[in-house]
Amino acid sequence: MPPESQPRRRVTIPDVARHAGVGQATAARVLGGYGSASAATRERVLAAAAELGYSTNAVARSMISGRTDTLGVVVADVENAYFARAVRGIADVAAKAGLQAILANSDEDSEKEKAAVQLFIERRVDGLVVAPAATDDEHLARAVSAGIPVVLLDRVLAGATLDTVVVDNRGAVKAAVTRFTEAGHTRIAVITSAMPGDDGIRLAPGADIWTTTERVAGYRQALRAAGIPRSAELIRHTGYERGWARSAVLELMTSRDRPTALFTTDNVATLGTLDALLDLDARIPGDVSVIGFDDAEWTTLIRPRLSVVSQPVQELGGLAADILIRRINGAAARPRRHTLNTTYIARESTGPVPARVRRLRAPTD
Amino acid sequence: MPPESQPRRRVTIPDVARHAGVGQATAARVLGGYGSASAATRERVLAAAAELGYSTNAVARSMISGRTDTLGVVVADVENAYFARAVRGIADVAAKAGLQAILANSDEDSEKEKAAVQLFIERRVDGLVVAPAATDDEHLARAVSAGIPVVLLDRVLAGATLDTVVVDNRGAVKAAVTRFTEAGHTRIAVITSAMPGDDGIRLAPGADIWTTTERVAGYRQALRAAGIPRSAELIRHTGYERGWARSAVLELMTSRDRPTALFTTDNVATLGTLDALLDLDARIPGDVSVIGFDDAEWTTLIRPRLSVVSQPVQELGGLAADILIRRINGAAARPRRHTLNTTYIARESTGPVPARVRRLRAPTD
DNA sequence: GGCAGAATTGATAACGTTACCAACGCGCTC
DNA sequence: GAGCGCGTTGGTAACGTTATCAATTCTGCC
Repeated sequence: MPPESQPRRRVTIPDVARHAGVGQATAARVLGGYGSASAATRERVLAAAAELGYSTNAVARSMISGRTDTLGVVVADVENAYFARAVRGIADVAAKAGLQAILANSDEDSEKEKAAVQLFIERRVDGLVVAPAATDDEHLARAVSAGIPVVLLDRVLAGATLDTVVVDNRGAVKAAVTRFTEAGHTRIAVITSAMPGDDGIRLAPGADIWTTTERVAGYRQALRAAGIPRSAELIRHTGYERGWARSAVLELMTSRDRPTALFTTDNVATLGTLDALLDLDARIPGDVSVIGFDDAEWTTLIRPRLSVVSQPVQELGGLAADILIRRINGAAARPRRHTLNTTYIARESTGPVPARVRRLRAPTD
Repeated sequence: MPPESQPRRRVTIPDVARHAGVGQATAARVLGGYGSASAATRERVLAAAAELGYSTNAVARSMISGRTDTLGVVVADVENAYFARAVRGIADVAAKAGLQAILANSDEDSEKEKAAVQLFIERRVDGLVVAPAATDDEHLARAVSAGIPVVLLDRVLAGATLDTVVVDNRGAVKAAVTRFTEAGHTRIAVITSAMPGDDGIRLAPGADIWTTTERVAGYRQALRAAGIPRSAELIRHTGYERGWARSAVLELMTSRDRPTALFTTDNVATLGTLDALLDLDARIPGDVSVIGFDDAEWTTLIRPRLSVVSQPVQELGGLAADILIRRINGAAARPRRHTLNTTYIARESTGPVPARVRRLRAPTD
């Protein structure tokens, strides 16, 4: 066949109607699956449609129905396993309801997020799932007032009255870090990709992620509960690159009075931290205990296996989509926060405080 | 504010025009950014639009322009790191051109794939990136003849004249497996999530993935080149679950005359294989050498670090999107296959044939 | 055999934008 | 001073579907 046929006009309902010898409205009813039609005409129309190769134009349908059967999804980065799983959860539930998901990556940049949301509004998506990087909800409020329901995923947005699907980050981290303190650790550090410190340090511009803030708060509560002075807090926020976390941990672990336990608050921080510990030839948990947030496919592949706080990521996404779809279908209940449970998975990366805190050295080469 | 305002009609161009005291066509030109308008009227219209909170209706625009500024993307599973990275590559390039990506997961099920493609056609996406699970291209041909360009990703589809972005799977695997044979290995197995064996075994129904077939072919070529008889081929196709690969390897490695080298053809197979080797307490590369296809974020975290064939995944996605966008903009060149280079990354999971092939036992507990 | 009521049918008006074209006013040239 | 050209403007016809409503045909029942 020739590479390209002539750019012939697309087959439309009037074409089918004419070919089938019925009125447009009748053909439309048959093809659109609404209203009524006799078996005979239905057959005629369907035959004509098949013969002509008719295919619905969903754009025109959306034009008048006002629905696009589409969800907008804004996450930081699909490449991050956490978001990939969440997106999968969203897409699955959406697909089951006949909706498809349009994806946008914000890279934790609130400007990108706002631009994406604006585009989604213009596209007239039926609903929006957002893991907000922005700290205000102006753009989301705009969506809502345009009749597009919004569900927040992974992160609470202060001041916004929106359905939100999260886990109890603070409690989960508090519980995990308490395992450190109960094992006698007092020098406990937290490695996080981003958070708005009291000190105002912000390596990732505009990074003010609720999730991280909560996790750090949980860490602080655990220390306080254990009577560890605030001055002994060890918090490193590093930014969204594995290499940055590695550098931070390298520096942290070679310092005097280094920590004997590390808690990492996310995928990226965990990877970078383990990079550093491997570089330092640190024994886990002999030299240092480690707990990570969010289980990953490789955590049982490393030795020792990594203890983690596990969250039901796909379920989080699925629930978000579920709530959203309910709203789209008119559910009017007051927006509320849905908190799913995390699980602590004890593996072998945690242990007691080492008898002697061995000095670690950065690799010389 | 009240949870929901009245469902007021949306602000349209006529509204803005009336409010600004100009004709509809004029307002439309200003808001649509086409045609000409004097600075004064432009300002008036923009002011009116801002005051009324006007926002373009992209659906109506698509209706007449025929473009939706949207790409359809069909992959097996975004949760798989490979596809997640590819999707990211696609979305980035698309975003730069003002397009957004709609995502669909096929789960390697050609029916799901076809349904998704059909939906995309109805949605009038401007283009389609597909990692085909199906073995025919009827549904894709339909898209093309509907004026929607299609680019294949990761997999060649026999008989289809479509742009295709892949790596040289056969060559890459042949080279990698040759490292095994050159090191003296003769019992070399390949673990793969799916492939259409001559034997007709198919654990994953309908799985006829080009990529896998090619990789297995590369394996065979390497064996043949090394003079290893065909009878000594050890091929295990397991299906798309990590646990299945684990079981297969458990069985394989505890059999008499077990292999001393393993090549895994994909993410999932690699994970399951390592699970099994860990369960068996196998020393790598002391008992068995391993090479995986596709580098993952954790391959340097395990000990020994895993040697892999690495492919430029994000670049593959980006190139696919790039080609697609060119086609959308009218490029008429003959469709062709674009082959990107892989790299072999030598790490420590490969070694010589063990002097004595130690018998491995399945864990008793 | 006739009539009410239901089922079927078709013409036509939306939906909100862009495309097209004619009309207007202004400055400039010959 | 008349005419030409160009930038600006507004009316109106698309785009392809669904919604509305009246007209028509069929069905069952007395």
